[in-house]
Amino acid sequence: MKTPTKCEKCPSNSSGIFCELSSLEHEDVDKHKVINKYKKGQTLFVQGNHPFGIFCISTGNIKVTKVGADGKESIVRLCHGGDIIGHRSLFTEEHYTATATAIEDSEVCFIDKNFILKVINEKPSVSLNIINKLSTDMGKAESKLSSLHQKNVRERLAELLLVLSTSHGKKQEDGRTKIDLKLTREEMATMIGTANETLIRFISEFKDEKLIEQVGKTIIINNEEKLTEWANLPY
Amino acid sequence: MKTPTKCEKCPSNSSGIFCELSSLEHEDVDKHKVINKYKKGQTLFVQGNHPFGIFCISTGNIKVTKVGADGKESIVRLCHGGDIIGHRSLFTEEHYTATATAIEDSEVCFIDKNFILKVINEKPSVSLNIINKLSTDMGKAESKLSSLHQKNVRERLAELLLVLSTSHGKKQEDGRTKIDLKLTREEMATMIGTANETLIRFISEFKDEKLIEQVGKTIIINNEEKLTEWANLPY
DNA sequence: AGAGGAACCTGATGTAGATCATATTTAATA
DNA sequence: TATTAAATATGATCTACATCAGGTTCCTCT
Repeated sequence: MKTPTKCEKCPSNSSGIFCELSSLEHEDVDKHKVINKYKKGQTLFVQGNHPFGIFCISTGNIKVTKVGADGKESIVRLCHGGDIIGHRSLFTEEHYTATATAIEDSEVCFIDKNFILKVINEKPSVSLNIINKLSTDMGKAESKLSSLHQKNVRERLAELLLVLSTSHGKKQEDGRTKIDLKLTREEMATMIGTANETLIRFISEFKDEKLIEQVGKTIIINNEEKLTEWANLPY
Repeated sequence: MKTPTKCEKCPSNSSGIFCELSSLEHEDVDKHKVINKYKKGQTLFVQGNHPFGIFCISTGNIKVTKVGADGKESIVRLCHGGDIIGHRSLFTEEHYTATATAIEDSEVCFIDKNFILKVINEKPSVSLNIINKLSTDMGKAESKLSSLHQKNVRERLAELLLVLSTSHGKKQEDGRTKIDLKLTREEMATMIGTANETLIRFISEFKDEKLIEQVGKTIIINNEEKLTEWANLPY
């Protein structure tokens, strides 16, 4: 569908918002972007601060979190190679409404606000790609919303494991899928709106039932079919 | 900020995605759109069906719902004049992932897929407006997600009332704000992920505490400050 | 390597809110 | 306007999950 132009400085990424530009146009983008490295735990931006551009993830994984009045933190989104973050606040709010933190060492391109607005005005393919990303994220968010209302923790956990399996899964030689993402149980818990103890209990259940396996923090999916059943997905 | 061009056929709406086009361009849009009327309860589109264009709401209120495996329905978004719906699935999915239903008699413009894609390619202001709408909706969705995790029902209800007060509130002569939107308690409950009995209980509490008042389905905000306190908003 | 602190795990207990039941009010329809 | 159905309201009960508490294992840092 798309004709990916290799992005010189983001080698891993052929699914970014600029992927349909010509090499000449790409060079222009390259001139206006900066590559930053973030170590695990470092923040790209913080809730409440002023946005001044967008971030395009090259490598690594970023969590987008919101903290409430009581200081409790929830992960509302996970981003990785090819994803953009910080665009939402750029186009609407005065301040960031969430915090973005690297959950592992990551490389992230930063693009200045003025330049990205210029590109959007000149290159429809870029706007369309941004609209696409936003639409996809929006779909995921609404899906989570209804799950929180309609499903119990066990079902939501099964669903989360399947989602992570799709987004961060790596097929192993033995045919099973390894979720290539090191989240703490606490972090996973906030993704499905539960307490870490509860999450751990259900992970243990799934282990006992041989649906999944754990090697350190890493989770391996043993039985995707059964997990799909338990996730109780709409038709 | 914007220079609203009056949309002939959507008189109520100066905040739509086409509001920055010239009158000539507007005429072109008008030629390619159809106005449809929907009675309360009628659906614009149904989860699972194929999208073939986008809907721009002229008047009325539309609820966007998702039904789960057990048939339980959750409202994930409310739309009214100036909002667009059905765009998300248009740009990403093969099928609609939600159902849109009129919660009161509404007038909605329909714009063909090919034409809207053409406009996006030619008019950056339109893409930017779509990006804006998506970003705003996305922000709301993520905010709801963290609320569901971090707040109890009473807090979420206070928050919902404040949100509805902003989006659908009408200042009365007596200075109080009337929420101009006829939702059933059941519908309101699904918006904050609770059971209708529970929601009704907390509405009663707020009534007892004179924070709100009810005239039929309509809710009137008596004490916005106290409600804001109870909502326990992040800083 | 060894100390200290997270993160992980499991059991016991408490509770917010779901569910069930039923009465009452409101709204739709004939 | 009568009839019926749907929405609202409130009480009683039950349960899924949060919270608390304790132990163990895994990291990280010096």
